[in-house]
Amino acid sequence: MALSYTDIIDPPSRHHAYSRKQKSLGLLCTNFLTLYNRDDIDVIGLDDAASKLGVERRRIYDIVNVLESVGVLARKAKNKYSWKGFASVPKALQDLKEEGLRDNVNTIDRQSNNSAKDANDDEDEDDDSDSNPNTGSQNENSSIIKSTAVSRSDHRREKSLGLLTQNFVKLFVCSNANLISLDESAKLLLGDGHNLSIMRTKVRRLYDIANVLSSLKLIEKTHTADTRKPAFRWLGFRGKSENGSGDPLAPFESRKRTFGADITNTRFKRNKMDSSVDGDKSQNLKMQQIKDENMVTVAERGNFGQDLQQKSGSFQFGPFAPVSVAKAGNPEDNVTRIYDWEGLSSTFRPQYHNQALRDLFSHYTEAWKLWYTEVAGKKPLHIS
DNA sequence: AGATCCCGCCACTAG
DNA sequence: CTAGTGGCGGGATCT
Repeated sequence: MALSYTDIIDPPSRHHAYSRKQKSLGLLCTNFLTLYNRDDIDVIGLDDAASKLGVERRRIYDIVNVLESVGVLARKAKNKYSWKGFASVPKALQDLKEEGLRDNVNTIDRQSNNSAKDANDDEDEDDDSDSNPNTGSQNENSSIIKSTAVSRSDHRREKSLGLLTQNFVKLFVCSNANLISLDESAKLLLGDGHNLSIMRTKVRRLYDIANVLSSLKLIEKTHTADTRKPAFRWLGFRGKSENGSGDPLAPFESRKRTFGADITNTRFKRNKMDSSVDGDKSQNLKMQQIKDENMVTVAERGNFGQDLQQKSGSFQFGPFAPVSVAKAGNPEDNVTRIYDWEGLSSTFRPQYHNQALRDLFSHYTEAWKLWYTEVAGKKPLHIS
């Protein structure tokens, strides 16, 4: 990838054309992080962010939603978010993982082979949370009755960027896949057969998400082994065995690619030819999808049991101890399309190492800060 | 010719 | 009702 583009901030004078990459969500996210990744930051006002970063508020929502999904931010109130920092990412991922696995169990067998795929829908579960202790007496249990329609007015939440982000992350964190192609994700994230239109929209969202996750360095955009289709590679940690690559933070240094460091995505708008506004056309042709919330059995599962047990026991990370427990994994490289979420339903197996993780993670945080301030760009350490 | 994905209209919702 | 949120998808840009 040569950087053919010299977007070395063209001189302010030379007429410049509009450049889409200067306004990408990823860059915006990086700037956002640079701006708020500080100790003395506790609350973040969306208006403030928008004006400081020079973008419309709409864009801030995009970023904030995915950042929240990964634990970097937490919504406080209207127009207000609190900064949690990278330190809470591990915890968030862990939670997602548990949630994902648990949920998965939910879909279990029921392999009622009905007709072949029927479709639909994003699996996912959704909000749970609030388990507040309120009385609740009334006989609990209850089973199924209320599950009726999912709806509950949150039809909207179902398609939110935030939820999609979490499900996307779960894809990696709950399986041993390291690389998932774009369309595979889209398919996994919603059913199999779908209108081209729905699929396209989903993919657009996936790109949005991918951009900010890339900015966080949790994933990286690449291509499948057979170099054909675009795909995402998970860079985040997880008990997952990383194939031998040494320690994760090796890649600091070199490759700096100067970016403008400009905190503002300048304001030119995409020229939009304008005129001919044209009227309208039936806009809502959206179909009401039926939503029968069936569980989607995730692809056949060609897995094999082997669950990656996380290091239980031994904790004692040394000064650095890479997360990878280094377990001789399977020699898989290529496209791993084996999602083996399943076997690991081992319900119990509490994991306490949070403390340790936190410690460990602080190292990353340090490195990250430093790294961010120096290198703003992304610099993939592609494995080729 | 795709693959990416910015932009902002406008439907929903919280207040 | 108004302001805050944020689906959605047209179509400009970038491979």
